[in-house]
Amino acid sequence: MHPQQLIEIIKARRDMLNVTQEMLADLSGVGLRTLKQFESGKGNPTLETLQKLGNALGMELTFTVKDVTKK
Amino acid sequence: MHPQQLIEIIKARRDMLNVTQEMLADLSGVGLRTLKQFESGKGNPTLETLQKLGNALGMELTFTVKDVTKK
DNA sequence: CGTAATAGTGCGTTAAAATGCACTATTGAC
DNA sequence: GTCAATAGTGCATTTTAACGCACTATTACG
Repeated sequence: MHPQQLIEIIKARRDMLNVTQEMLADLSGVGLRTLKQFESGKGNPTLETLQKLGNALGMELTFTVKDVTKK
Repeated sequence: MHPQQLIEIIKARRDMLNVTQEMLADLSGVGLRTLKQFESGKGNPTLETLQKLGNALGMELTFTVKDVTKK
């Protein structure tokens, strides 16, 4: 998953839940400025930030071995 | 996936591939100090760091909606 | 035991993430 | 078009990730 995909997934999830950046910032405990920066593609968030956002959005970060059987 | 699990998964993968911290640092482009810090549970790595490690280990970071059907 | 390889830590520096505030840009409803 | 809600940006500050170096701790093997 490339960084840009990650952003799109999070934005899509946020939109689906009808949550604004401001609401998500409050819910997740991530600063609004940080969230704005991240969603606009400027950021390199820390694991902690990603997990906070995940918690608020009902999403989960996973780290798995790449499937090399599919091409 | 909690931070500690993430660490364990990465260490396990590294051990399975018989790669030392030093080798992984070189292969991934992540500083050795950074990797040591992370694996010893002291860190809060950035997305970029995690992706570098993932690339070197043949692993992938994903962000998905939590499955709430399972308990 | 010694010793070699590997992992973890203390200390310091540099670069950048996280943050708030104020502002501008965009979008959508009317 | 106006106006309101939301998103994005510029600037500054504080915190901390990333990093190297040197050291200590641990582990494995003879």
